[in-house]
Amino acid sequence: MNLKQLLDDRVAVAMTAAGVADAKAIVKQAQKSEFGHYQANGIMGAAKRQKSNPRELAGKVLKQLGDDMDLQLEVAGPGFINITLSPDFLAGALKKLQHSHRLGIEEAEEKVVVVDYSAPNLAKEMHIGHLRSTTIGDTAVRILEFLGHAVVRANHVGDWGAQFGSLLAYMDQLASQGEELSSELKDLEKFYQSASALFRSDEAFAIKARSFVVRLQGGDERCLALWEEFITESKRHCQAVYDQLNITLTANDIRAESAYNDELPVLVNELEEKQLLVESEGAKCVFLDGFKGKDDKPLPAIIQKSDGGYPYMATDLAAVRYRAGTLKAHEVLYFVGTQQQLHLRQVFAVAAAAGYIGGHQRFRHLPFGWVLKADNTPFKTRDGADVKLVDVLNEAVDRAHRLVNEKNPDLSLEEKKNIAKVVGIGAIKYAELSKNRTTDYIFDWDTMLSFEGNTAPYLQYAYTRIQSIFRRENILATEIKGKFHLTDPAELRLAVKLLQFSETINAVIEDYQANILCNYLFELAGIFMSFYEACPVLKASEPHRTSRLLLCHLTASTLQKGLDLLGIETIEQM
RNA sequence: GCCCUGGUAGCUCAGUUGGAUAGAGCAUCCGCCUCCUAAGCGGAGGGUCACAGGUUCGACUCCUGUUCAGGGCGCCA
Repeated sequence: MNLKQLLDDRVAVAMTAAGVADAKAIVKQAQKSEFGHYQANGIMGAAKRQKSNPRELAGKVLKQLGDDMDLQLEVAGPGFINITLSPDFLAGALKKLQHSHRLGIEEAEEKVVVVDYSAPNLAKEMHIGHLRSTTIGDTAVRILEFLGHAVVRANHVGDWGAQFGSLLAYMDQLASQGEELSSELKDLEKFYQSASALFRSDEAFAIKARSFVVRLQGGDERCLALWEEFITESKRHCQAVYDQLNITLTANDIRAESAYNDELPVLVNELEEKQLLVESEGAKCVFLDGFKGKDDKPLPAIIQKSDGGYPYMATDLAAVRYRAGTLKAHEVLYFVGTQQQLHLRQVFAVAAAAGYIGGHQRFRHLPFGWVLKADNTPFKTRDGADVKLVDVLNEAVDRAHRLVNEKNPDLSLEEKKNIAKVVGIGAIKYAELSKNRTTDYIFDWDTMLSFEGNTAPYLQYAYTRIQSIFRRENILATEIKGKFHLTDPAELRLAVKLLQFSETINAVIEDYQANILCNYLFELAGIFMSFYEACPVLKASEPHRTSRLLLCHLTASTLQKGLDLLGIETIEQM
């Protein structure tokens, strides 16, 4: 059930019947409640095209729509049609929703969708900047799976390249000094910083570090063993963060850069055979039209460097080849920062030229900006003094714990701990997901860890209020029998909003903008809060009591499902 | 120099193929707990939608120019 689509279709049919060619109804949710529930904006444009009076045309369309018991229609302003749904219609539609088990969201035709997200660099610990890709990508995954698609999570972690030279050399040095590596690696961030400091200050160490890169790439056993140990530990760090953050990624979803190592020479051969490769300044490059660098010179995609090494262009191409060819993806989504835009455009273009991407296969970059420090500079581990993701998560849980102590001191420690976890983590994820910005934003503890207003705790709180109603009289929400009976304006507003979950999900997946879902849930919760104040539930007389219980139950289900799609949990009380 | 983003209330941000009087949250101010959880509800103030033109019945939205900010532009990822 998609109200917007339903109305759009009906108005479009009426417009055609009224003599409009190529009728577009352009039905949208009404901007103000006085305009009804929906408004059709397409009449004015149509009138303009056929050079007629818009209000007259709107009148004709209205006549075609006929006397509908369900819809109250009126021509307004310069030629809008305002649509108000009747209480009976809303009650009937809610009844269907209640029994759909999918809250009105239909299953889509299954497609294979690869979602490339999170992708931390294993040389360092995850920091606050990884939150965007990780949370937004995971939401996309959850929604796509809910819609019935076959989703392949692709965690393209960085586990190869020059930066591992100093890490391995440092490990080697510590080991030869008899240090216990496993304890040294507990704080990856410190380890990375110590290694890079040494690299900068100690020339002998730097030489050794560079030699370790060569040895690693040459398959030297000692190096590989150290590398394995480091990578294993780093993956453990990542997984701990994912688990705490309630992210669905697991070890099985990692397909690291190094996984493509063996395919890189093959890739070069294939591009050579297709006569795409050109040697330029010793490097093997692909030049394509439409890519210009400084001074209007053609911009190469460097596939193999002059020293024989492979830049990330090669690995990313190999990944495209794998995803399109082996995984047979219909759609591949890259949740990667905006600074990679040109790079990814090049990757996709070269892959298309090489025939790796079929005509029906769609590769999309969903970009976002930096997370900045208060001084407007990006978080960079090299500089030290940045915010580790684990620290942010722990701080969030701590703050939430203090708050729940204050608000609900009688709960058991166990309950308080769980609430603190769910609320704290939820707040962080929501703070990230509720933004649409492709531009940068400045990280601020208090904004990100706010528990008031448009935040996850607000939504979770609305949910607990509903559960509290059921708990008070031991009502089993799933067993409530009866009909929706809508009279109060607050009930009607809530009904309409509940029915708009499906069209919201449709809007979200167009560009995978989680903030649209956040916004919907915030409005739903807000409307529920008003309803809660205005309409007593347990003390109401029948048939209102049953109807309100049903509304509460449907609201709780929608909030819970919506939050679940955002990767945010609910609790029974807080 | 060229290309891509973006500039909306004091702050953080919405604004759905161009629609009606530009909306939230935070902060500020004023009300509301003998009543299902006040992490809440109701209300108030707060705007030259960066600037200037243009397109049209109508522009925060589309076009052009200016300006400011961020990112990118051959062997880091």
